[in-house]
Amino acid sequence: MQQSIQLSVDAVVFGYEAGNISILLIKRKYEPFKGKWAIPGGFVLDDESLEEAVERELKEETGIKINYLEQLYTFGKPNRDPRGRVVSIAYFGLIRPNAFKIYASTDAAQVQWFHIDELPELSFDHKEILDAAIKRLKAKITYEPLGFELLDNKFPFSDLEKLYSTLLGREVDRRNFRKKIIGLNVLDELDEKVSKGSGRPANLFQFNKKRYFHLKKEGIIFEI
Amino acid sequence: MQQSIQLSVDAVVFGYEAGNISILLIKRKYEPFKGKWAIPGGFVLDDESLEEAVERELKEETGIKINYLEQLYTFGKPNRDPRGRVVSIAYFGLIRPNAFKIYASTDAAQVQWFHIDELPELSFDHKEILDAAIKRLKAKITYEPLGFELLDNKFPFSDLEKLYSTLLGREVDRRNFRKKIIGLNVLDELDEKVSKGSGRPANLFQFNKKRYFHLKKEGIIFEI
DNA sequence: CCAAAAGTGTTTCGATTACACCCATGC
DNA sequence: GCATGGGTGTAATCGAAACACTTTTGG
Repeated sequence: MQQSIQLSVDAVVFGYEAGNISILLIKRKYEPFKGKWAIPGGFVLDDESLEEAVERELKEETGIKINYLEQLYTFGKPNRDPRGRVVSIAYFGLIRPNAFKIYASTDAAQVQWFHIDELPELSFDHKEILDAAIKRLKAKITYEPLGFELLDNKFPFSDLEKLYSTLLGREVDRRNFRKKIIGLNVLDELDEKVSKGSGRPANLFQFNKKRYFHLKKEGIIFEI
Repeated sequence: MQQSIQLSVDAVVFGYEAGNISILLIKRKYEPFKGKWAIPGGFVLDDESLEEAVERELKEETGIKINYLEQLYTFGKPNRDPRGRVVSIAYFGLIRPNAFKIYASTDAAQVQWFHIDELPELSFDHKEILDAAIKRLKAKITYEPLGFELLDNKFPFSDLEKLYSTLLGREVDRRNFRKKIIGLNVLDELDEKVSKGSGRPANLFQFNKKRYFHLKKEGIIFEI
């Protein structure tokens, strides 16, 4: 049994900021698809775990270190890579774009956030991977609390609300949403206010980590 | 970039019959773990897709051809296989145990259905894979219609009900369950009855394939 | 006629939805 | 004082849950 299959990992990284969902892409420095945009990723080394591989590649290619990464799906069609048989394990991650400075390095000629509705043409079968990731992300918010990974440590309630309405692609009722979230008991209200220039200043909240991760594990069903 | 990682696929196959959930295991013919039980699976060939690989291995090792297979998760810890670095893509499948005759062949010394509560010790990290599969199966029935793959073509309503109560591990209200399922419009009622020896004979139903797969794709939320 | 499983409706309860006005601040 | 975003409660509606008796057959 001698195989010549190579193994890679790829990461779809979602960022959220001020009502915009974006995705982190790199411009490829080498063939194949030189000069084209792609999801960050690369080959797995013999002695590292898959998670270590994604984290390393992300760091190398884009400069970010991500806190939330989840395995998405494994793509393995025989001809998905022109270099030969490459099977790729795709991950998806969430991050606050402003939490890290992105910079191109090995393998990447350039790194850039793209708005989810303005994506360039992608290399390999990365469009397919990305579509799967978007689908998963949208499904996730209906059965898990989400936000900790995407919002600042302290945030006004309206940020969370806008995050959800953006991800859901529709308006949410402000009062009902607040009731629901407060009822989940994942937020701690702080004795701090913030003003956005005009209007009444908002109370700041932060996620109660313990309760948050507990709920994630339980897989709370949670309709907005 | 020269890797020496090998790629395999494994399949957790669930069977259901008369109120019992069982899992298909093989007894390994060769080292490592010779003589121990394991999930069927094996190495991916260079020119076949991952799905083709699982189907082939299942056929070779157990004799079954499965209609419903879904990718579960990819396991890739560096030391999960004593032979070296092997990354395995796990699938899970559903089947009616009586639909196929199982028989051992290549790589397998024996093939057997095990009741889900009476599993033997397993090789490699297969216990972990199995646990993930069980978790997924139990989650699935709450957001997808399920049953087509596990029940006979024609079945009395009580079979579906028993399937659900078994998978959920609790009683379901007969009237409410029936209302719910009928409301989904996935069943066609036949003009045929079947008697189970005693009691009133039951009407037979069958799944309306078109509607069933439509609902699956939509990902209906469906609380029992 | 008795045992055994199938079939069937209504009421109760809780959760989701819809909806509008006052509050605190900056300019 | 006015423009801007923040904060709050109640009534109506819908879906889920609870619940028990009648029907059909075999023995």
